[in-house]
Amino acid sequence: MSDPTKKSKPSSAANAEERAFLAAYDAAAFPHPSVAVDVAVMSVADGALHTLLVQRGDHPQKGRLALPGGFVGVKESLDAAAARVLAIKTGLRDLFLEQLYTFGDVGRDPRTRVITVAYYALVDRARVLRARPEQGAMVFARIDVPWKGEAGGPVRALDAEGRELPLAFDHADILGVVVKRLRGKLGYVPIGYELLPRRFALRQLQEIHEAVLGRKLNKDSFRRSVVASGLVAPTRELEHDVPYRPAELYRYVRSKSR
Amino acid sequence: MSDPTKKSKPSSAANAEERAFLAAYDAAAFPHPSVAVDVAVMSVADGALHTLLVQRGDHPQKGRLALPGGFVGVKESLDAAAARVLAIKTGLRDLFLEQLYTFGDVGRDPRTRVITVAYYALVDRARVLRARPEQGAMVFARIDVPWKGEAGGPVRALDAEGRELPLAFDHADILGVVVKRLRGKLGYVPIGYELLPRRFALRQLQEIHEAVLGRKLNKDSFRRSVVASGLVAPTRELEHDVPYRPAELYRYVRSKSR
DNA sequence: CACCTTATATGCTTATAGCATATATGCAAT
DNA sequence: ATTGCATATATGCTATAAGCATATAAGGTG
Repeated sequence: MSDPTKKSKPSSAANAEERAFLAAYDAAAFPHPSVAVDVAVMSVADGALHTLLVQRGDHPQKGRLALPGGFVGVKESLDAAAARVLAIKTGLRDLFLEQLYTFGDVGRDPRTRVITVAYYALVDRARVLRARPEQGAMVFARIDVPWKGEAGGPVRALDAEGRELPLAFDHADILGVVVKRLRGKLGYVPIGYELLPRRFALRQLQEIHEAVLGRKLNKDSFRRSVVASGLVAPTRELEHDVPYRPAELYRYVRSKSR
Repeated sequence: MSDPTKKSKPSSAANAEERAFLAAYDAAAFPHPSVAVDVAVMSVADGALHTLLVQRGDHPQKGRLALPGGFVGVKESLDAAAARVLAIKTGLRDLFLEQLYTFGDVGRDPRTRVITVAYYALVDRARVLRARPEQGAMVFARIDVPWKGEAGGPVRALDAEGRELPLAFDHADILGVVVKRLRGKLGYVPIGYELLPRRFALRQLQEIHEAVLGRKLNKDSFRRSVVASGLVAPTRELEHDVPYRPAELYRYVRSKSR
């Protein structure tokens, strides 16, 4: 019914160097599918979802931007591979990290058959800005969701000036599935907290929800339902450095004590 | 946060023949992970979820019951592999078939590293009973969900007499994730229709929902919300062969015309 | 034809979301 | 210090949907 991979296409626009690489590549040495993991590190800034991209240092698609990824070791679980790739390519550890979907179309990698298990991670903005990769360089990209209601199709990645960033492989499709998953989860699981620091104002939480869902929410209803859920607790601390009445800060409680 | 694979364990109870097979198995010939697909064919009968199991004809775990599965061809997409396995092992085609989750723990297959992409399919009872496999034999198993609220842990498979059926590998975990997914989806996607024939009474649809969710629903609220959703339409046909007032039959409409 | 069982319709009650309004409060300009 | 601003927080009204009970309809069975 839902086939998030159906729009993936083999990259056809390869330059001369890339074509030479592929011509010399010995695909026959890989008679079985290879397995990789890719991780979409999601955060929210300026009212929009952002992700973290790395520049590919090797062929294929050298120079293009891609989700941090890598091959799965033969004695390494998928979850462990995702955590390792995340740490190496972004320097981030101990994030909320969850499996998303597995992309396995035949032509998605021009070298040979590569099946990738996609993961997504959630981080708060301050932490992602302090992150430093152990290898390579990172780029922050704003996710631009085409307005087709519920999303699910490919999305665009934009740099700070609004220019579109070229994504490798089917990574735009992967980001589309991430957005769809986040929107679905937000309705019944409080993932919003993973995108905020430990203490936050309810307004910040609402902004997170609005950025993920792509629409405005009713302020009072949002406050009431969140507080009534018992999943947040007031801390008696107040915001500071705001030019208006500071709001009380809340924290996330896992054992809803009600 | 949610790790549906964490309870999987390598099968430790192997008989002498199985041990001999594994001792002779040349794991070194497979230096990379292999990729398989497994399909959970779900249906509802007698107020409970059922699945379809096949007896393993080969080692490892020869003789145990398993979800229909097989390896992914190097030029075959994951979706195509799942549909092929489904057709060969059960004779069923053109079902609702959707990717579920990918299980990749290191020890889940005693031979070598096998990563499996799990799918689930939905069929109505009459059709699954007419199905005949092209290879091997099938067994229907009732899914017994331990009462831990939302499920997600491993489940038990029972035969018609209520005896527990031994499942191979981590297939009990896979079925646990299937149940969890179905319960989650039922709230906002009308998958119930995939488990019924084309024309059905609202009571039948409610029984499907109750079997999947594992709890009774309010009859009036269910009827009102389903009819108001615009996703079903009355057909002016009535049930027949029932010893009481026959209900009107409904059909599923994809384009909600309201 | 009486009676059984389930379908279908209607009204009451309760919970919640959306919305509007009123008041509180920290900060900054005057 | 006072006033105004922007936002926080509280309260009440309304529309909507769910839970629940009751009443009536209708086919099958003896």
